[in-house]
Amino acid sequence: MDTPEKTQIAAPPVSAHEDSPVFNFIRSLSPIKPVKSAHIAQTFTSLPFTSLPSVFTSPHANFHKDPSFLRRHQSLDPSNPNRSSENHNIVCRNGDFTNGISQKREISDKKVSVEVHAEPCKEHSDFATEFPQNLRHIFYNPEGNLTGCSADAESAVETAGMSTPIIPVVVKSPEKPLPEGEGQQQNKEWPIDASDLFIFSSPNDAEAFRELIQRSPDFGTPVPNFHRGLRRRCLDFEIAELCKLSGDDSDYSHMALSQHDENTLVNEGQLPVKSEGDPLRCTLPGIGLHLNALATTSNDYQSVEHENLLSENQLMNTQISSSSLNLPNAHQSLHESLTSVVSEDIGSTDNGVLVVQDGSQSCAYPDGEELDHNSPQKKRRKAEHSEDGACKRCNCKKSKCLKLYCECFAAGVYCIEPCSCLDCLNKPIHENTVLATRKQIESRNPLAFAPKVIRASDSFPDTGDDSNKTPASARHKRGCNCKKSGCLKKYCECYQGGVGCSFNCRCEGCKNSFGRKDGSTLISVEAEVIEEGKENFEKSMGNQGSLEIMKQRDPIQATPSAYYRPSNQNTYSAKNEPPQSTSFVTTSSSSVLHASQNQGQLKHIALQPEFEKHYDNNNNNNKNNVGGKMPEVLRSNDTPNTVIKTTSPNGKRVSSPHSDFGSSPPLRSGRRLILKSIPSFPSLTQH
DNA sequence: GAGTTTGAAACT
DNA sequence: CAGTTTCAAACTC
Ligand SMILES: [Zn+2]
Ligand SMILES: [Zn+2]
Ligand SMILES: [Zn+2]
Ligand SMILES: [Zn+2]
Ligand SMILES: [Zn+2]
Ligand SMILES: [Zn+2]
Repeated sequence: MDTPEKTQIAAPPVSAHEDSPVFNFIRSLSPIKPVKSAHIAQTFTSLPFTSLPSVFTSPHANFHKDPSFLRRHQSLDPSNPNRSSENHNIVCRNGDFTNGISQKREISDKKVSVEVHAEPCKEHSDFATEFPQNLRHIFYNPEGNLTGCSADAESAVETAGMSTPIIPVVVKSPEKPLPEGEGQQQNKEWPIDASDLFIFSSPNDAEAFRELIQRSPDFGTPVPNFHRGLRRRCLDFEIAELCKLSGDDSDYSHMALSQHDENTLVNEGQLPVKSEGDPLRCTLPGIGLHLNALATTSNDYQSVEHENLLSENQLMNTQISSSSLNLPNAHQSLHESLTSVVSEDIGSTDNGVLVVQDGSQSCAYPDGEELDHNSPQKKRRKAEHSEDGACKRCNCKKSKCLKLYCECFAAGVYCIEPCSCLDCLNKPIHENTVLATRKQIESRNPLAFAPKVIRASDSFPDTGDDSNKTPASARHKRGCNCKKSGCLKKYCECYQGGVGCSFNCRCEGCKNSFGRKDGSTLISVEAEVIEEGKENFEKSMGNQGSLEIMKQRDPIQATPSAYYRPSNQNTYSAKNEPPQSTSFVTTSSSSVLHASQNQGQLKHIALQPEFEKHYDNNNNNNKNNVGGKMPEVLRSNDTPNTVIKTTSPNGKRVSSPHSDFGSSPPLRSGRRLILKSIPSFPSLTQH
């Protein structure tokens, strides 16, 4: 029990994946993806990245698989300026950043990649500019988070993750079935489970990919502004973690960064998300884990293939994590912190990764094991904020942090210093054990590591389908079973997650302030309820949210697409705001159609409807941020294709007969969350 | 900080 | 799949 063994892990996957329909599916998709990916990469990513130093190399590796890609990238490079500028412009629009535009151009010209970023990063504007699209996404994320648009962050993440991951995936799959599948090495790494990725991905991924693909190009969301503000101690941690993750994923590189650079960027983006925590303390810890692992792995395995796969996975994780992090309140501060952090990170670009790690170390991983990989460097401040130092996370005494009882493990992150666990095996050193255990658990319950809360996007008016209209259509993936808490305390996962109870819940005497399972929560009512709930949350939550957030990363494994979820508002950083949906929300949008059709089912996640509310509540600024962030992200992505996709044939149910999980224990047989896919965000946009 | 309550996760 | 046990967080004091 305690120690899961590799054997288990080994069993699953790879071969199966190849054979699996999913694979086929993916393959079929691949052609398409490549194209888009190519565009993305070339257009956005590749350009900037190309310029990237050696660091970026890894990313290239992914692309390398297809020589053509590389070529394109390179060729594009020259064009970069132009395109980049275009992209930038777009971005700017979204972001409204004037600065970004001008700078962007510079960047494009220079093609400076990470390095540039690093320096410029200091300044938000630079940052934004630097990362045109790819970066954008990344930055974006942060901003989104910051903004309070956790969603944005998520979306950003998604986009980033999607685009990158997708591409690589696609490419790989066709070319290479899954050599790594076995991934002995992969196994080592948490994220690594490339096999998992494929597996899960396939079904879900399809959707995700599609979305990503579509989005990626569209992405324009921008919101550089947000970045500026970001910065926080916590962020540092997050960033570090993120960086690691991202770094691992070479795939993301397409985004623009190569390993290191990417990492940095990614981190940045992610961080923001995490930043939520800034108040937070250590929400990040979670991030570190998987992410760290990934990073580590990546380092270890630079072999392109593995890396790619891994990276994808990792990326996913990272993204997820970041998204999961949600920042509730700290939008502004986060922004600032993030920004600064990011910039800093970037600055150290070379070290970027390292830096990141450092950050994580500070808070997250004292062990430094992970950190070790890269570096040494600056630790930055991480602590700064930790304010209390609170980064505490789990307190496990008997589970060795290898069971879902452990929040860290459940969140997909390694335990770090702040954890008070005993005999903890959830550390980078025991990566193999961790991964093996994780696989086992996943084998039992594919959704075990998926985000607990899925946001349906009712926000989309278009969709309309939502049966639930609940304001926040988000709901717990499995529903709660509360008997005594009335779903009014954190004991209730629905409540804790800031979502109302749904028909999936078996609660008794449900009084969930976010919405009762009846659906009674009418909109108006909801608002009130929510408010109340939030208040309570705030009081109760104070700080939590860290791990939960982390959990989001799960999606990565399970579903790439899902990952994106923005975390949303949920987490509240400190007590400031009520988290709507706390931690675990995942939002996915929807693009599941294809996937679903094919097989994919996925979970979907929706966007958060409540963003606006949150924003409002949280920040006055929201409007600006929100508009910019959310909308852009969502919009860009969603609007165009997403919506349609989302719609999916039936409506969206994701669950398919086989569905991914065949038997998903967690899901109730009957009800599964089908997550309807919702279109990606329709509208929040600022526009 | 210790002790209680709670409901998920794990186990049978 | 249900019932029971285990577990660690949430809560209370
Ligand atoms: Zn633990
Ligand atoms: Zn822990
Ligand atoms: Zn631990
Ligand atoms: Zn409940
Ligand atoms: Zn519930
Ligand atoms: Zn309930």
